[in-house]
Amino acid sequence: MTDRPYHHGNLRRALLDASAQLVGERGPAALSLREVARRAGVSHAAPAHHFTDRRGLLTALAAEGWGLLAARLEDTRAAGAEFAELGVSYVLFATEHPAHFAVMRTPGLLDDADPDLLAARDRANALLYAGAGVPESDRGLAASAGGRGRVLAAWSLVHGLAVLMQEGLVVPGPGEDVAAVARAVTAQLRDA
Amino acid sequence: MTDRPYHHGNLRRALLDASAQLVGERGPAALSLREVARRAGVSHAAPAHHFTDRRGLLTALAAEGWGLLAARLEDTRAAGAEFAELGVSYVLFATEHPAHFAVMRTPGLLDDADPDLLAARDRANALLYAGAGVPESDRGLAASAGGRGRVLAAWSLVHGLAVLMQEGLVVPGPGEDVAAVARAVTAQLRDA
DNA sequence: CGCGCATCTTGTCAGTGTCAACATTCAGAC
DNA sequence: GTCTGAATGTTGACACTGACAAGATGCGCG
Repeated sequence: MTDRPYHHGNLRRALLDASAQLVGERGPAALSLREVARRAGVSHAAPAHHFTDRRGLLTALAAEGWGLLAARLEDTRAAGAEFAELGVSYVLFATEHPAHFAVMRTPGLLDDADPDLLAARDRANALLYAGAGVPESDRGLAASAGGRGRVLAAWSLVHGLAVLMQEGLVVPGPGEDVAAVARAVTAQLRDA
Repeated sequence: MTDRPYHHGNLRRALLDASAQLVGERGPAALSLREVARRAGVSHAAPAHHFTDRRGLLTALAAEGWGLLAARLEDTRAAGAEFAELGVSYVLFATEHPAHFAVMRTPGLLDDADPDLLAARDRANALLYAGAGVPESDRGLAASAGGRGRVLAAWSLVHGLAVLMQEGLVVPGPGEDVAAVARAVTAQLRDA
């Protein structure tokens, strides 16, 4: 019997932090509820009361990631930066929060219908579209028409670069940093 | 006792096929050696003799995917298509072989030092660079210099689009097919 | 023929996710 | 102040998984 109180106080936060750390070490697929519980110093079934599932825990982590990304994009937009800098922020977010970013793009492990996840994702997406100056009415599905082609290309570009960097298929050269690579790549877009 | 012969004859292939199917249904993370063995009609430990590990099986599947992609790129190049069509082929490959493509980009589950995987990956990458007309001497790491910025942008673009489509974040609009979306997006690149 | 080796099976072990039943603490109604 | 229900955390159990060891089977080559 330890002298630890029966109630943790902020277990949900502690579990999310431990999860992010564990994902950073071994990847989203290797996240284990029991290991997370162990690191938070609680019993193996405690996480279920906050996240029901392994899937629920990963979904909460992904939602948190989308929220962090949205906040980042809001900051650069508030700083008066132009559209291309949003892409740079996107790539920077991915390299600064690799665990969250990794979980955000493992749809097979997530509950795609979770309201919190959807809300956070929509918030970040809306910022990207708004930053590109695409009116709400023009955000339909047809990629070839209107402003969506441009936004889709830009999003694909920065998403692809972020993914390639996280997967280690692309690394900054000597004397280069992530932002420089991101700027060099976004400069290749037609409108820039 | 069934009348099935003790030796399967082509178990390795059968295991790869069953794996691709299973990955297509439940994603790479949920691939189970025992389930694969069950579908191939062999005992639960049989896969270990061909792939040693779960990691080994996924690595073999990824290598096969890179080989398929390289073959696809070679075909479109042999057809005399220009560079942008390589990107379209990249996206088409991803949508036509979703299971292989999914495994190819889950580095946490793969053995990144596997010679077969590296060879297949290099072969596909070489085709992309050659298609862009970048000389071998100019394929260094510095993204901002020389031809690599263009290739990196193009690769990021099509990779990002393929990923976004596979993850369901982007779908072709009504009356659109994947190739049309891919062409609309690649057209946004500066050189096209 | 027989012998070595690749192939496949069976049995076992620790670790995991999930569920059910129970213990402890909190917060509000009276 | 006390009672009571809900939230939070624990313990125990079950089926499933990956991995390993030991043995069975059959192929190929001397």
